[in-house]
Amino acid sequence: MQIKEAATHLKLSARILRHYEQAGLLTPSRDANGYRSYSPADLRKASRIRDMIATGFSTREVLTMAPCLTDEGAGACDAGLADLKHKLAQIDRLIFDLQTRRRATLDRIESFESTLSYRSNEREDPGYDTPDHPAVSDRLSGRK
Amino acid sequence: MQIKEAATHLKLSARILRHYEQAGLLTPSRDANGYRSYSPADLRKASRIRDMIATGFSTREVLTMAPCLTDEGAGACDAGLADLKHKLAQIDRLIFDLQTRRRATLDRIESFESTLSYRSNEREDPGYDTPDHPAVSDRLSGRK
DNA sequence: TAGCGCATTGACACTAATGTCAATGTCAAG
DNA sequence: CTTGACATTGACATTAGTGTCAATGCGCTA
Repeated sequence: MQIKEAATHLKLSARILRHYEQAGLLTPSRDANGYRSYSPADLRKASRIRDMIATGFSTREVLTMAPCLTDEGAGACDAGLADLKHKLAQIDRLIFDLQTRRRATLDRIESFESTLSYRSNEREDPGYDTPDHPAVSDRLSGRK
Repeated sequence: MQIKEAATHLKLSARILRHYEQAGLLTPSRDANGYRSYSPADLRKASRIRDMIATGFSTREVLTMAPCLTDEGAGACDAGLADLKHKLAQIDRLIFDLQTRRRATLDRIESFESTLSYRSNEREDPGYDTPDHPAVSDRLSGRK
């Protein structure tokens, strides 16, 4: 599949796909005429990369874990057991990080929703300057 | 509280705090000498802003939901809520995906180890399912 | 064969997020 | 009063992510 079709499928620009490739994140094969050829696996990997970027990771960060983003998991299985374990640790860190963000996001959504619900019978400003939800902000500021 | 202390507390630079302010996200009061004075509420809001930025939102996006980020949470939070939920979905996708791949990697490590020496059993992971992952791939490739 | 659409590379541009530096003001302590 | 830490604003630099344009090649189809 050529770049435009791939881009359309992924809902991102061809420019971005080339950018990912230039950053070493993605390596679609080339066919005879030199055109990039995206396999379904490439598409899936690109999708993951896109998600990583959209979630605030830099291409550099994504690059360090790029092998883990392939379908096969820790890609270079032939590279040795030590490598595999190292990559596994990377994946674990990544998941931990994402879960932290996920929890923060969930908390924020919850606080939004509760705010909305008690705002529905708004009448007058309560006016307290006391911490509204200290637990949330504490947890947020303390982690990263 | 002056900017440096606030920055230290939040674990970000004073530059960033001024940047947030310039972007209209944060409006600490000023005292007589013109120095910014950060209230506890300002700190909490800054913390939320920092999390939003770190999760891939731009200051512009954050600006549209800035009112929702205050302790009082006044204003039209609906748009922000939708954005957050979208981001959460992305994160959930990634985590799910990575976890599947993590399990596959664990399995591969285990089989590698048992091939090398039938004596190694240092892992504690309960037997998961699906060493392969067609469902995941399908879901991802079909996704927006 | 001409034309159209898509591909390639490379250059330039713009914005956002940050860092850093400069020139200068404020203030507390020695 | 001088010094040192911290504040202010503003300018400039850097890096990342993207867009866009130019020059050129490939391939299908009228």
